[in-house]
Amino acid sequence: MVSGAEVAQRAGVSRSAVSQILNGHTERFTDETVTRVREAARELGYRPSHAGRSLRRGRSDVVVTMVHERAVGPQLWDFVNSLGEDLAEVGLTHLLQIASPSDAVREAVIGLRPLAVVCTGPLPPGLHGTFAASGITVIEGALSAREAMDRSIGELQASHLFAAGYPALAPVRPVPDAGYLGTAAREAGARDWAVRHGMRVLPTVEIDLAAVDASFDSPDVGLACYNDEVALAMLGRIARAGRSVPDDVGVVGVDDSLIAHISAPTITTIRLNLEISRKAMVQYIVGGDEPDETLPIAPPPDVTVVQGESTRLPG
Amino acid sequence: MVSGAEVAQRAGVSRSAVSQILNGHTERFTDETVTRVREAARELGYRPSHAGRSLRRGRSDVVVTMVHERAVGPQLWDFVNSLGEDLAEVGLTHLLQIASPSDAVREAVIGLRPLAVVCTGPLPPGLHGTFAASGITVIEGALSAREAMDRSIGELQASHLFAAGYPALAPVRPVPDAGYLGTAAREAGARDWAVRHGMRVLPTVEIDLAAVDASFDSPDVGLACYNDEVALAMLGRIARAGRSVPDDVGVVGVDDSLIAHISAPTITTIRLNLEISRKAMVQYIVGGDEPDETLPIAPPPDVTVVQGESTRLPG
DNA sequence: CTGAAAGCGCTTACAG
DNA sequence: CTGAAAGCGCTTACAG
Repeated sequence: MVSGAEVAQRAGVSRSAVSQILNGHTERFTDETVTRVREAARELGYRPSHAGRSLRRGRSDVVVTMVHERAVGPQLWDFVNSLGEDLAEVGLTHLLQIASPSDAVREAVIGLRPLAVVCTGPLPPGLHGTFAASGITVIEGALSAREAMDRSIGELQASHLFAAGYPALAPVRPVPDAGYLGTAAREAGARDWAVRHGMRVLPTVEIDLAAVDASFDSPDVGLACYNDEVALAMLGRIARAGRSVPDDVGVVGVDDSLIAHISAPTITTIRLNLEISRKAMVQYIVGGDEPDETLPIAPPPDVTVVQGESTRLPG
Repeated sequence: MVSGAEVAQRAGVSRSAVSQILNGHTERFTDETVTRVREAARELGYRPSHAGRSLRRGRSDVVVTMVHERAVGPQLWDFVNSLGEDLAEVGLTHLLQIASPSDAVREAVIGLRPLAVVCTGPLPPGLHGTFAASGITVIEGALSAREAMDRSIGELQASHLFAAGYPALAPVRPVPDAGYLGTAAREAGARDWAVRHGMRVLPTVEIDLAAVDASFDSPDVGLACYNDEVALAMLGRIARAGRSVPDDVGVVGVDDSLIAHISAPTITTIRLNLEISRKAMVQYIVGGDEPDETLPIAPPPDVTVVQGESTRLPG
């Protein structure tokens, strides 16, 4: 492992000169020295030790995102991808940790002394406190005001189904629900909107994605499905039951995933634009002087309908 | 941030005693001391600094998995999940990095001085050398002998389609292929097997998953699809073209994903058992005394057919 | 314009 | 049975 000392030796300068020059504080050195040091670092393939640096600084440049989802959809994956790019732009390193049921595993991230921890799901109350007490910025329910967004999703599903002329609505949720986030809020959003606008609301359909099940018997209903996978599974049930989409039954999913586009019929779905919350997040992390508060910015949920063949055209 | 020194003070012992006891070397201390130290650590919520520890040890207990896939399927996600659990069992911390096209981002992991880097995809040749030179164990093409496994997948698809009585075979690959790993090897595996056994091999079908396309015109053919998503998309094309599955056309995917099970018809697919290679990997990382070699263990690819409704029953 | 020194938190070989 | 000391690689305030 090549250390700063070796770079210093090769360039014929002191250890501290190397440190300063490589960190961009070149103003106190001659151009010649600066070049020599940079050259030496390049030739040796020097990478400053994260350990040494963060020990000295008391904080590292690592941001850890804890992914709670048991399965990551394209939406979330894109988000996490882009977040990484945004963070890289401001010189931060983005790492993912798969959330485990074990506290020990989760707490291991404290050892890293990350600048911030972003959680895509809920954190046990104790852990949040532990992080905060360690001076780690915590951004919880990271997909920004998750609850509000989930409600908006449900509302938009309901309003689309209403506009498309389905007189009744049934939410569809996956069971067992371990690992699915926001089921309740999406369902409540759809249900409440439908009630407010005089749609008939049928009992929630529960679907076990692991089992193929042919039973389905509710014509002229719009199904507000938890996500595109659930929607696809419902399409299968509906077909097996001999009902037709979108005439007898409308199906709307969530995620604007590949599945929605490649399915036949294609699935009407909800797209979440998470860009705003991402920007807000990076802002907050970088300027994070209130490390013991959760993200105070709740940008307006930005959700839109992507029309597919699984619902009638509105209007 | 609570340090070992604070624990020592609270327990009324020296800094080194804390270190030793918390690392399990309790034999040189009285039970009473051990308990007092552990108590103090617990009360204070002490988490040893990763930076301090790895600085001292010269190596950290972090294993970084670089995920190359532009989209993570359930198969890969499960694998990564389980790998994390396996590593946790031996006291290692598993972190994910989303592979970026930027070398700077990728090389940032060197700063962490990880014990090992696991790559689900190919590494640029330069980077591999850089890692190895830094004494980092590199496990490349992590899904163990990726090439061999991909070939086996293709072969198994072909042999299943053959047994199911389809006289011809056409591979189906997604385009543009950025982000899809192993397309060539799977295709070659299917093609070669088919040729060897006297199946007629049709030109490869290219499908753009982003576009809905109705053209399809090859009855009595078995389609060896790159993965379940591609298979689902082909089902759509076939239905739109008025052909029937599995009578006119057989479709077999790869991944044994949820999609295969919830689709109507359900999709015959290939399941990859990655457990063996995972175990081998952990072994190799833990006992890694040859840090500059790639994983020497190439466990036999373990792939099986999961029969769905999208192909005729074999035999 | 540049270097010597201190100290971040940790572990380990050594001294008592 | 326990503590004092050294040193991992880094950065920064200070001295020249």
